[in-house]
Amino acid sequence: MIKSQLKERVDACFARGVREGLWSAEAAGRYVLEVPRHEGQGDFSTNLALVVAGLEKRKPRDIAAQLAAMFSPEDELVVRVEIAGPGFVNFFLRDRVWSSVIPPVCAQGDRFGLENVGAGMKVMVEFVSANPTGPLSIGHGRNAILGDAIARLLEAVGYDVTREYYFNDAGRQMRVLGESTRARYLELLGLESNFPEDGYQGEYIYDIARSLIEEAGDGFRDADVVFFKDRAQAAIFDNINTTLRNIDVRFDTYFNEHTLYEKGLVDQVVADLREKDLVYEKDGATWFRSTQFGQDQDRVIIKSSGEPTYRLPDIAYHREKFRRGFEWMIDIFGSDHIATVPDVLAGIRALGCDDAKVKVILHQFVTLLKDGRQVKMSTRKATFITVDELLEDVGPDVLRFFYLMRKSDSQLEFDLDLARKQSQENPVYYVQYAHARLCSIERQARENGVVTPPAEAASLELLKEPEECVLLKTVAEYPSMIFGAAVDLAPHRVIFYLMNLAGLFHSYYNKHKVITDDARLTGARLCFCRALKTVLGNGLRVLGLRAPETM
RNA sequence: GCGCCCGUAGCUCAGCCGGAUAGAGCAUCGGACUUCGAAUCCGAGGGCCGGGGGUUCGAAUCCCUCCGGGCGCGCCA
Repeated sequence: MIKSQLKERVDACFARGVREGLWSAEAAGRYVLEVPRHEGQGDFSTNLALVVAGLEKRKPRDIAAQLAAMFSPEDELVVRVEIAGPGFVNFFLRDRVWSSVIPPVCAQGDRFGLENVGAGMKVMVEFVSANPTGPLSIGHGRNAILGDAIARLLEAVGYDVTREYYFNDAGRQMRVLGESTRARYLELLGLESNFPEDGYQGEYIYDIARSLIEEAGDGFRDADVVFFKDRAQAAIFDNINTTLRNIDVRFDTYFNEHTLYEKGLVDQVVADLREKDLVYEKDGATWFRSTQFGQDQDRVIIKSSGEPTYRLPDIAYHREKFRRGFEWMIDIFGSDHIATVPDVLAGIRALGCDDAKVKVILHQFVTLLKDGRQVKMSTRKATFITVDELLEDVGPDVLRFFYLMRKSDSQLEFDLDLARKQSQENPVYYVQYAHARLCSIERQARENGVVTPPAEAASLELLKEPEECVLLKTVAEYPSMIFGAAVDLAPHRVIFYLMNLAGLFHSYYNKHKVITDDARLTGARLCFCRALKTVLGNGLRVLGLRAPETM
């Protein structure tokens, strides 16, 4: 807000310099205005002179001086301009400008920080997309929370978001599920059973089998594998959806791979590729000439058995997303799917779609640290930890916060020992406590009959403690932080912002009193606190975290 | 062997399009509750940003190379 005002001024000065022949227009859009890292370097700093000098082979400090001269000492925003280091131009702003963020924050409330850069653009976030073969593991949990947070952020900046869960309830995987369930069912009845070699060994299969026995005793002993598959799938999907609801993750649409076959979309892809001479037959299989699209080898899309490989429906599915009118498609995958991504993108491109509109987020794995040691997990042996277990252990906010603390392409170590702690060292409570504390101050004021004045009527110019200025600057950065986190699909930045804001507030709180005998100062600080509470609350909620009034 | 990701404080990690003196949390040590909530605060120590080259006014950030770790490299999904 304040930054953009100053940026406009700098841009205007740059344009003026171009008109007056001080420099060429070449540097337009290439310099930046940013908050310097160190104190004494001003509130904002621009590298304009360095960029211009680099392009024109001139002395940076000369250019910096020309720029600095364009700001008058009576400027209402800038109190002082300095040239520093190799040629940075540092701007020092008048103290009172910072508190000008308070009225808009208070006026906008929940809506503060919402932008409309998306302008209603249709974007799909496809995530989780786990086939119903078992409960969600902690790896799926990361996928779910990440996708959900990204969807929330994109909505916050004006995109029209559809959350979709893509799944496949046919195929080999599901057949094995049916066989596993059938075997457990017969086993529990004391009948002859042969558990498949690569069957699902999890305890949940027994649970499903037990419920079938409760329902009909041995009445299903002659039922076929498809029956068991259907029943297992229904039970598991039910479980998955319950888990997702418990962690506050919702979907707009579920897309069954089967639909692609019903509508003939898979055959269509093959036909279209064939027409472009991008497929050929070899060894009884049908191959896609993916080498023509930068791949190291051609790929089979239809096996010699006549069954398609996974990448064919994947390509058809993504093409269908284009047809459904999505202009931006975000896929959240675990890093084990890395090999499929180039295939699908190549296929999309081969069909004439712009694969730049598909953005794949590959998140790394999650490891669990318990009692200071890594917990070994194996999907095959079903010794994995489920989202349900983790949720029961630490609760929804801790779960979400920890999942979002790391950027997606870092491996995530989930420190259970830290997550379980209900105090001090747990960063979730640190942030939530700041919010609760602000609520508490409001309550305290109310109980003492102190009214918070409207922000426009408060003496905001009294907010000139250094801690107040830093906090106000941070508040002012909130909208651009949200915007950046959204378009870069990086929710972890919001977490870091919140920890920083909470920390600044806690320090301030311990040093200064809000409610004092000075009525004007109290009024100003109560408005200040309302703004802080608003931003903290909005930041928590945009990630799907709760902002408690008491703890 | 090839592809992608990671390597920053004892541990877990930030650091956006290259910027001026390297950041946070946890852990460790030492302090602060008759005061709006101590789930808090203040202070201290701790770093050849994996190694080596290169690009340039300037590199944790970009390029090359090597080392170490993760994930992939199927007519499995």
